[in-house]
Amino acid sequence: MVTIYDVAKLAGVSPATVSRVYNGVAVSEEKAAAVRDAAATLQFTPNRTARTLRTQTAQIIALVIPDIENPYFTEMARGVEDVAAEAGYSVVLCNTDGDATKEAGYLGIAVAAHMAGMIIAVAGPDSDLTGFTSAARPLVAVDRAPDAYVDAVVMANRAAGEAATGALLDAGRSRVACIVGPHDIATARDRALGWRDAHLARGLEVDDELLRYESFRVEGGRAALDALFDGDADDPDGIVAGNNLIGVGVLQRRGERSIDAEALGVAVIGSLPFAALPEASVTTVRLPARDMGTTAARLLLERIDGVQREPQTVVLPGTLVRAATAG
Amino acid sequence: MVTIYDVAKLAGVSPATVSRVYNGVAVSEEKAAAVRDAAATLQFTPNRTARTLRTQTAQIIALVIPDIENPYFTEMARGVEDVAAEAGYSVVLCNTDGDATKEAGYLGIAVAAHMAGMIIAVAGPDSDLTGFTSAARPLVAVDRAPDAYVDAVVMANRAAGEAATGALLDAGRSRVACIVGPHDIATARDRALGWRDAHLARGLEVDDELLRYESFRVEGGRAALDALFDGDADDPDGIVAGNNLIGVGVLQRRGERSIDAEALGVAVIGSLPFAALPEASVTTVRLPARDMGTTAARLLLERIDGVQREPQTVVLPGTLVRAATAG
DNA sequence: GTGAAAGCGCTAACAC
DNA sequence: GTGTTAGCGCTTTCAC
Repeated sequence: MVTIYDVAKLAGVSPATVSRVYNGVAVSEEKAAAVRDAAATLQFTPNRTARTLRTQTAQIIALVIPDIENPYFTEMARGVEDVAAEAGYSVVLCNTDGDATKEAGYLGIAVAAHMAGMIIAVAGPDSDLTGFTSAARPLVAVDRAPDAYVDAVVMANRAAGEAATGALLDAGRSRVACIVGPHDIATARDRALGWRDAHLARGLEVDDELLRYESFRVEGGRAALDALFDGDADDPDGIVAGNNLIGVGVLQRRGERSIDAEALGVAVIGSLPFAALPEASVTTVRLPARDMGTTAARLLLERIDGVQREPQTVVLPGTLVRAATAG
Repeated sequence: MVTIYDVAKLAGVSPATVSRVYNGVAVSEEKAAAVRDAAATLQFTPNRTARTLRTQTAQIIALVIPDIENPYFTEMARGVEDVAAEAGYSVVLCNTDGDATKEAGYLGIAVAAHMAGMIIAVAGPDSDLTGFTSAARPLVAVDRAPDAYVDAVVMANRAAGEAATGALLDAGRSRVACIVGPHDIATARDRALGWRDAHLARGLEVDDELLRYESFRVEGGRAALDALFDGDADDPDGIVAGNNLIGVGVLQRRGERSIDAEALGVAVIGSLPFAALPEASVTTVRLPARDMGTTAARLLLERIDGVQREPQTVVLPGTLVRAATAG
């Protein structure tokens, strides 16, 4: 392995000067050129491990998400990656499966590995971020704002719920159900509140039978649709799907039960990039997942650079895209 | 930060003994207990950076893939992660966008960071893995076997192409087209060969007009379908989609053009987890992406443990799942 | 079985 | 602006 000592010897300077060249510290142009030449001929690559040990901080950002198989989170990951790479940081993706214990394990690793900071979509209400923040490491929450006093980038969940519901109601639907994620996840509750808002704003009654707290997964959408149609109450004529995966499940099950799009309108909160359906065949409230990632990464990089300011929460609006046909 | 020196002092032993306890080297039970007690009261966590600098190897596996937003690769990533975590390794996900330059950058980082090994789905024919392998780091290729003399885990692509095509032909289709990825990617060519095989095995003529090399993305499927139907030749009555994303594009466009499933059967090589379609409404050849990940991870861990043997290529078969209705 | 001591490659005082 | 030097926390000979 070639080290700064080898480069220093060949360039006729001290190791410290080599280090300075690589850290943007003032060095005479003459010596800097000699160092660059020597480094090139020796094919020198700085050893990041040694640098990390010495400076107590690695050029790495941990990205902790609850479900790596959900396109919503991978789209966000792309946003984080792009901004981080530009600033010379690597991104380490950690998948928690929504399990607070796994999550705690990753937080520990991130601290132990001296990672520069973390962007996290918390697993749930049991998440404990104090281990990381108490080590004074910068952290930005995404998608779900934890109670902790930290920077956060979230979606306008309540407004998204209201927009999705409103689109169905305004299209003449009168019994619009709502299927969201677990009750202990705030994004689920907020989207449900939006569903309620849309009814109240139009002077309509709210039937709580039509509100279902499930999982934010395909299976959740499938199960809830069955429960709605197999129960004693009247069938709904519209469904608001609380996220992309629930939307997939609802659409699958609607097809399997041979329910017509006329008979049951669906509006999804989130995008369906792999739905295999004609464009604009389903009403969606697009959530800017990639923007969430880039925004979070920029906030984090500011903190890493030592910017001092009050923690802030950035709220990103969704965009209603109405189905071209009966949704 | 608490170090092995602090633990040693409290336990009344030398730092070397503390190190031995953490590395499974023989230590008297008495002293080992003292060390564990001291470590517990001080909340000691070994510093991995220092360990890496000293041993020249980190407990990290690099997972390099061309498209983090493709569910096929994220499913594989889950498999890798699960096996790696069990063995005490962290996984770092690197997204290349199919860009050999980006890929080269990640290979460099992996070497510089002393990562223990790498699992890679190569970006393309320009990929150069020698930088990594010449540093004597273990590497396992997945999905796409590079020319290099390395371990690899791939799908039975030709057989998958034949199975998908055969399902359509046996259902009475007579003009079955095939849309695969770029011609310079071997998986694309192999799947196309399978399409050819299926025809020849049935004594049918092969019309090369029906074979399209596109990108392995949604857009590729959309564009190719349009080209097939807008060209001068007769319309196809069946399409083999060369991967999951092409399948999504084909199904989208089929719907948008209001082409009936009766008029155009589709068989997809790969799974469609988020297709929002009724179960078994499309014929698919399921590819065991997760298994590919776990198998690759196990091979890699063997190499990391120093197992010596000839490089091997594991071929994983797909599973034909016929559509219940006219596919 | 155990301890002393050197050193992995780098950075940051400090002295010049 | 530049060189000397100590040391980040750990592992690993080498002696005992």
